[in-house]
Amino acid sequence: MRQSKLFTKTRKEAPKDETSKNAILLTRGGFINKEMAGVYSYLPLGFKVLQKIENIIREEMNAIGGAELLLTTLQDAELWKTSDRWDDKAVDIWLKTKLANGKEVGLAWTHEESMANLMKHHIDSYKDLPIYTYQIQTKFRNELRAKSGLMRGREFLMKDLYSFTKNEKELEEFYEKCAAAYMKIFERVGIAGKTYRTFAAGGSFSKFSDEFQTLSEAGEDTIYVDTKKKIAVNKEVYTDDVLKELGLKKEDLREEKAIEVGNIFKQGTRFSEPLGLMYKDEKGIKKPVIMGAYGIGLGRLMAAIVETHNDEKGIMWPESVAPFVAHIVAFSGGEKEARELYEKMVAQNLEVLYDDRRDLSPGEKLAEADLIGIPKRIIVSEKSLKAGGAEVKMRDSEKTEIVPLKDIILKNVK
RNA sequence: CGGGCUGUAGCAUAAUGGUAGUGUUUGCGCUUUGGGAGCGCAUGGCCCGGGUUCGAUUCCCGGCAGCCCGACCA
Repeated sequence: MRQSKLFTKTRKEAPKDETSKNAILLTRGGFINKEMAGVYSYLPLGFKVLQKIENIIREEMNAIGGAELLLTTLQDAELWKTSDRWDDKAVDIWLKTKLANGKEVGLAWTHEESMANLMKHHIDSYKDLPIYTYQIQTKFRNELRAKSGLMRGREFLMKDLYSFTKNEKELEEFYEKCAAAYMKIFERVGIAGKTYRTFAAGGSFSKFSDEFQTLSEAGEDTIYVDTKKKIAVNKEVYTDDVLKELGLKKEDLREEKAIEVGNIFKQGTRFSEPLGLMYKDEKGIKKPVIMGAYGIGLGRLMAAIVETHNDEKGIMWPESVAPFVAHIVAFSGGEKEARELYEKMVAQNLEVLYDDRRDLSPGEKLAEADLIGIPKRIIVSEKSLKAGGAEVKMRDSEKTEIVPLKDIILKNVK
């Protein structure tokens, strides 16, 4: 993409209504726009990052047998009354409204009920199970207090997968498979080193749920980390009894702030029973389906990546989620060669941002490039050409290297 | 939902009971091209409603919005 066609503008100053690093940097770089508290639009750069994250999640969910679908945002109040999750006392984050005929509807904040209800049409026998369905869809939560930029919003994209299994053993197997897939996702987006599987409060069905917590001062959660065992315990369940049960020792644990980037839950029959989601076993006996739920907030994950990948100049995207893999910056005397390089790289299907803008000082282009944070910067200028090619620098390094133009293409084609 | 703070131009800010200054952005001209360049000109603003006052952007009340702390957060 030519930067002259990128309509978004960068800002030198942090917006006064943001204090979180993720919101400040993403706003300054032109990735997002705040519409109101806790509600953000994604601009072209931010949308590209979001799509990268989305595709990584999709690949890993497909790899463990997930079937992608898309449920509706509008939810029928009657359905949620059957599981006792419509009443304001039970759930205080519903955004509710009414149809023209007076029928009560809500904007979905999760999808257990509608997913389980849907499955009643498709699950009859043990032969139909297991099933793993997932979607990447917008959720609405009327948070009393939205905060921390993309970390706690009122409208956000979520990947939610639901497992439908015959028994606890089958659930357990998938649960662990999904936990492994989650770590793979966090590995691929560049935060695995700081992300811990964390014991957290469970529901009626299991004592614990598992959260995936990324260490960051910006995090809302407090966890206790055993860095050797690569495991953590959420403060909400941090008791002597629990530590004993998990075989952890207080002296091995360090208190840390962390961002909850994922959460997996065993739900058992909490929803299948009230909704009547049953299957017949080998003997023809009706049994409730065993369920599990597995969520990742995409915006929050993006925020976690930014919170853990930045410096005083801006964002430092991991290549896997960067809006572009390379940023060609043309200075005077290098315009023609920069354009040719850009065209060749695009012909090789490389995602490149090309700063073709004239009338901008080199300093301004460089400052913007650092703020946007594309991993590889390629400067083509009179000076670099004289030195033998383009000046290549990685965003997270101070080292620069002069590389002949033809080698740049070879090096980048995988 | 309880408590606190804050609303001034596209953005960031200053001052002020007598209608507002700076930086940046934007437009034009000249100049300039390796770290948000320089000079000049121009454009552009007091959240909304009520009260006090001769006069309110300023003080008071209410609303709305935003941020922070807490509570909440399958």
